[in-house]
Amino acid sequence: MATGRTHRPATRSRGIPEATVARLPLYLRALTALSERSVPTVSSEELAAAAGVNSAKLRKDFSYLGSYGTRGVGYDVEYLVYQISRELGLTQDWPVVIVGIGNLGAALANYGGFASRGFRVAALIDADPAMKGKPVAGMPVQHTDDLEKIISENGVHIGVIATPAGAAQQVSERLIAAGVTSILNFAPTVLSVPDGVDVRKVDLSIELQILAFHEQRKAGEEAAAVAGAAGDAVTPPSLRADTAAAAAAAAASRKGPDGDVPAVMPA
Amino acid sequence: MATGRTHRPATRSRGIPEATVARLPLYLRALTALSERSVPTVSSEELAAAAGVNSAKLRKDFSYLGSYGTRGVGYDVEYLVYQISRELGLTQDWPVVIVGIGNLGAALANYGGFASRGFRVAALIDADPAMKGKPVAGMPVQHTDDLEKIISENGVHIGVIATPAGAAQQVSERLIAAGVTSILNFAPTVLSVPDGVDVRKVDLSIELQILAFHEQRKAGEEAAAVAGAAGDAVTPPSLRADTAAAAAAAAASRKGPDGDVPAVMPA
DNA sequence: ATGCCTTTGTGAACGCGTGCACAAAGATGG
DNA sequence: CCATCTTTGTGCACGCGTTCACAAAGGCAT
Repeated sequence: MATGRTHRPATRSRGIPEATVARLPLYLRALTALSERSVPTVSSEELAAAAGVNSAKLRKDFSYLGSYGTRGVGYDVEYLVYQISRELGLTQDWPVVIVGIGNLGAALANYGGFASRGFRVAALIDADPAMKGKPVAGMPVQHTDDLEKIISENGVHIGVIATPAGAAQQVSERLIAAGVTSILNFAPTVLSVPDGVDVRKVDLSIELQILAFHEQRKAGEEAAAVAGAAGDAVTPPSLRADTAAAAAAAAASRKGPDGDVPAVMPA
Repeated sequence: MATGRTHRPATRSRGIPEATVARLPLYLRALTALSERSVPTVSSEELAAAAGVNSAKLRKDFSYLGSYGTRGVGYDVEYLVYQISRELGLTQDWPVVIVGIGNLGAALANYGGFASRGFRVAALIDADPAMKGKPVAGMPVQHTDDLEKIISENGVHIGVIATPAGAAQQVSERLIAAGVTSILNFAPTVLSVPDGVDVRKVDLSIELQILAFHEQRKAGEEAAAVAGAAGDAVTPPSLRADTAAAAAAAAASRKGPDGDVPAVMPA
């Protein structure tokens, strides 16, 4: 059917919902594993289980890409691997630069998952002169001064920021000015970027805080359950009347000198 | 597990949508910054800008917590910091363990953002005997054999997995059996866990793949625009009839020996 | 007090994503 | 060639999250 897309979803966003795009790498991973085990075909049910999603959702996701399955049989693993790779743009080589070679930056540089997916670390960049030339992951760290040159010479469009929060915005501006249009940001800051630039954020601290919320909720429920049905069992988290003084004190005690600074700072 | 509802992705308890919970840390960060600058009050508009969200969304989010604002004035920064911290469960100390002290695990151990939020790294655990006792981030690495003891003695409920993909599932099972009920997973695998256990996933490779998708889309649009209105300007990336041979070849070339291995492996 | 101005809190509409349930499509066996 | 069985692809309904728009609430000047 090739072009078969009759209906245009108003938003020229080119079909494929964002939620689906976010799951494609998941499917790809599961499919790659099957491929390595030389499994020829897989049903939506099996693949969905491997990817940890609902099978109906998986089928709907694939339906946005086209009709690649065979009814009564399932999906051809190799073919699907190719189609998803293609859709994600992984059939081409993406040079990326990592800016901020601290603990995290170094870990990213050594991360095997990049190279195996068509991403090539083109350069490691750090602002610390002492880092210049130092080999990390078998590649010499280069100085921020050469950032623009490195970007343009390597045709880099994707940048990874692993600097402290304070430097992130400025780094992003230089990256963008030099031609980068997609940024993966590990610094705990909100980057403000012009239209047309995509930013994805990975924030380790935020993930933990979300877990803490649920953990607290669990603890609260358990306590309530253990305490038995004493009156209003729910005891809603809705705050009791805390004195302003207590609030201020708590806030003050939390106001550490470290602020939000780091993330595994580079230098 | 108290009232362990079978399948309930999120807000099982009263109020506070999951999406809102995910944004609270963002607000907290912005508020902390304001607090350090001794700003007494802030309007929803200002705070929203600092957090990178829509002001209406922010107000609605806060409305789930209660009415902490003053109409015509705004929100009291210190008070709000306290209330959000409280809601997220950050007023108490959360001991966490990090399992898998490779590049990434070490980076996490050194990450300052944890300690500043009430998270305390209680122990670093690795399966490599050679790592045992080796100091990382001023703390000796302990061996996996003692995992259960470490968890129970420290009352740990939150675990961070930074092992290779192959080890993640087993590690998670041991963590859970020992009492952990929340896991932050950096390994590129789908963990299957019992009800009542929360898992959050951070996958570096997936984030890059999503960026690549959008990057490719941009490139395609640009090319189409540059090429002028040649016939069907859209030339949808919707697949042309690729030969199965081509697909198979591409798939095969991708089938590297590294597979999904992972992440910044530990040993 | 009174009226004006600012900003919150929220009712309501809308759009997206999810999951159900089933018809269509193809394989398989007789 | 027909019947049956399996699995895809999708129409539909529902619920969550986002956004708009505005009334209510409080501060402040007069």
